[in-house]
Amino acid sequence: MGRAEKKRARQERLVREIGKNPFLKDEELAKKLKVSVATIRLDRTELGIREYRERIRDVAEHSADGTGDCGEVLDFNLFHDGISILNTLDAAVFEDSTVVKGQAMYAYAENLALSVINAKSALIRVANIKYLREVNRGDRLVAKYEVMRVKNSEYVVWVRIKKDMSEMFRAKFNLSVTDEREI
Amino acid sequence: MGRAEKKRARQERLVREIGKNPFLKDEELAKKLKVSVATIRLDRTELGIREYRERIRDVAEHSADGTGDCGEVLDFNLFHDGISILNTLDAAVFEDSTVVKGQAMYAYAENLALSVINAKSALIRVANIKYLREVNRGDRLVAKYEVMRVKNSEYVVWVRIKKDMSEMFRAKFNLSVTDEREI
DNA sequence: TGTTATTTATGAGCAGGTCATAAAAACAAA
DNA sequence: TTTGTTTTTATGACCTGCTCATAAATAACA
Repeated sequence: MGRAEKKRARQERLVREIGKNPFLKDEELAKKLKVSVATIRLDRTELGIREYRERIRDVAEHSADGTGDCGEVLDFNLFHDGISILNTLDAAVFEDSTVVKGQAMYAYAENLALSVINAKSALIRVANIKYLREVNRGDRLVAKYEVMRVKNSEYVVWVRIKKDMSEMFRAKFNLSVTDEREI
Repeated sequence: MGRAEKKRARQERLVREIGKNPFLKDEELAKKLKVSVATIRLDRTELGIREYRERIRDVAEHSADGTGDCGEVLDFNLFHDGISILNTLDAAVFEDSTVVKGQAMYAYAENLALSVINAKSALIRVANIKYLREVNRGDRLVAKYEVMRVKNSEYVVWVRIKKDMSEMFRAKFNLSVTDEREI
């Protein structure tokens, strides 16, 4: 292996390792990849990977924040529909695998459904979920969400998530708004 | 207010504030409660509340671990049913409120459903969710889960969650096992 | 008034970094 | 073999958000 390929291979591995376990410190990564801590830091900055503490905070905010992750919003029409790109890099996965848990997909869908009706807080009455295909950590997903019906403060919102044009996940929520966000 | 009551009141408030938002640093807490940072630190150690970074890590680990929270398991019969007590103290809530998010309830239910069929990893095909009543952070919930049907590796599992005898949440999962855990 | 609980301040030390800089090593091409 | 370039490693100053120990200031109460 030439110098450049070695570097590339290592950086790829770095991404995988941190993707698998964001709770690895530079020192631990250095041991794993058998290079110096300085190299790990260099690689991280080249790859735009944040430091240990910030990664941890991201994961925590993700799970605890009030607003909820709606991904990168490409299109959005309040009370109508929207399109988002979801990055599954820090979604919860099953032990020793890269398979994203249903609960992570559900959380995405719920966040999107709430966002499209501008609900800071809403009671979900019913949720019907269909998992069509296995999602893996790192998959780049496109979510389309749409308000299908409104009656009083009762909404029906659909969320459909695709990867490479093929549908992975579908959800239908019946929501009743209790508290609208000022626009 | 005497000296001791003032202290007690402040410490109670401290617990509430951190409970509501674990992402508060001592400096921010000091401003909120209008005391010095030193006092906050003293209060924290007296109350056994861990420091900012450790709190964040706790939240992150909680959300990122592969196993999933199944609460305190009171009764459990593999492939049949079980009963758990769920502590909602660190469930995700809506902004500025104590209302537990649907996604937190869903995650509990999914974890329970997976545990009862001994599935380290499983594909959920369908989930039907009914939210009957609002759950608040701190509510002590009792969850009963039961395998209703099995055919090949296809399971139907029900999860019902109650608080004080009244039903709060109901879920039905259709799961297909892909990887059984050794017993 | 002094005594005592409570609060605040100060300084050293730690983990896990950033950033800038420099030296060393590895390799490719002349 | 020597030179040039990339890649890796090392070093030191600085940062945040703490802990821990110690001391000083403030306030409550008898």
